[in-house]
Amino acid sequence: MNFKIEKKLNGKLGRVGILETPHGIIHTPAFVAVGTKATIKSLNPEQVRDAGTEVVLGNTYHLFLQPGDEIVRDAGGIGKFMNWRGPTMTDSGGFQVFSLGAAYGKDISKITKITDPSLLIPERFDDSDAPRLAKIGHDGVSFKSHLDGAIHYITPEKSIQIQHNLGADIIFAFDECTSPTEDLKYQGEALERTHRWAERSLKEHLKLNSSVSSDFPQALFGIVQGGREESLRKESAKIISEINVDGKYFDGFGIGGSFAKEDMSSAVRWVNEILPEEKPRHLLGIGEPEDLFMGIENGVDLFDCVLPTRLGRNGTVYTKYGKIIMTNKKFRDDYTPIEKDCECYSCKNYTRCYVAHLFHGKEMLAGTLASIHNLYFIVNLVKKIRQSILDDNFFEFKKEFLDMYSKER
RNA sequence: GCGUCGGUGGUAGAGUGGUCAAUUACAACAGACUGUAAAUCUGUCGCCUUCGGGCUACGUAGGUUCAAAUCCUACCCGACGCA
Repeated sequence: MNFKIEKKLNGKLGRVGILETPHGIIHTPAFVAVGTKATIKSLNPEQVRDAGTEVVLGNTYHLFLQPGDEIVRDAGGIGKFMNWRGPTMTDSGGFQVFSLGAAYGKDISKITKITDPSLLIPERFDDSDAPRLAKIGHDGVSFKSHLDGAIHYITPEKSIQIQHNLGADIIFAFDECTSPTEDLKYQGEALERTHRWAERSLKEHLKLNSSVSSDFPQALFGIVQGGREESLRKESAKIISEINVDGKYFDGFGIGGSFAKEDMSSAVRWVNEILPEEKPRHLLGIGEPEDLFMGIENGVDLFDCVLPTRLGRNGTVYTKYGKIIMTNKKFRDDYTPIEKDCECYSCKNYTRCYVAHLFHGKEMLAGTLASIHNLYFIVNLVKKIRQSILDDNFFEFKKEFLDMYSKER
């Protein structure tokens, strides 16, 4: 993997770059399509590519359970397995520590609303007997499979071994994504654990890389945590960027964990001011339009997010005036495309009333057409932002877009 | 013509004296979703409401009862059986 910064955003941390991987280049900043189980839900690779996507992200935990990492390895790696000819990444399973752990069965998101009083009170007291599918142990996490209930103990070493079998171009260290409801004490403990796991991930990664002779070894990103706490975020950025095994460091960085919408920008800035400038940074699991501007301005090179496809499947689509819900009554006789002037396949060929009809009829194509549009919308928004930096009009473009984006609803 | 069974909210279909404005499902309407436990989930769903409650409702019209979607009578409609 090779990363080159082409241009910087004046007075800010933002930059435009080129990330070279064994399976092709990524123009950064870039949006990574999420394909957890080696498929971008409801889309085939041609549709993903035609939406402008350059890179896709699979998931360690899910592919380990099904079909098994060795199957993927023997199929030729995740890219070949899923017929995606471009760059690939895999997440380490660290997010499932949260989604199947603290968040399991609860209405908790990694993005918390700071004004939500129920979340300001740490819920840790009476939490021990709450059902969880992920339990954190000393040197790893015990997962109870959501598929068959079998217990799997995932250590940093195990996660890296799985990811080497999956064979993505860029992989992530095994971390603990903490819940925004955790108190400061717990966040500190979890952070220390994530740092220990980071070093062990790197060590295992280097060991596995040294045993194969490749001109293009897999790249490993370390993950910064620290929740919403400034001191923890800064400490984490420093430690993760300094971790090395025999002088070998992480190839790039993920910024993970939970945020409050209101102070996500400062959290990202704290971290990116410390991380080494010459290495790529990936803001994990973030991807609303406002967040993309925020992240890019503050030095993020890569984003991934389930929203374009999940919202699409669930009937919500992006437009330049904001999100709209396709099943709303007013679209039943709307003969215009999802978005006027949109160049995506869905908008060039179908009307809102047709897409609304598909959703009402629970037709599979509904989710596909909406996902195509949403993925195109987000991927191309990032491309436009990239271009605006190259054209020296990032701030004008940002204002213009965001002013218009809040008009609907 | 006689007999039997049945007519419940947009639909299907529970309920067979009070705990029924009426289980449930679907439809409808609105909303949520940020490293995917998710083609998922939540709310509303007779009318009015100062959210305490009030009013009108289970084919139609009467009746019995403190109380009826539930019991009785007549009528209307439907299905089936016998003529």
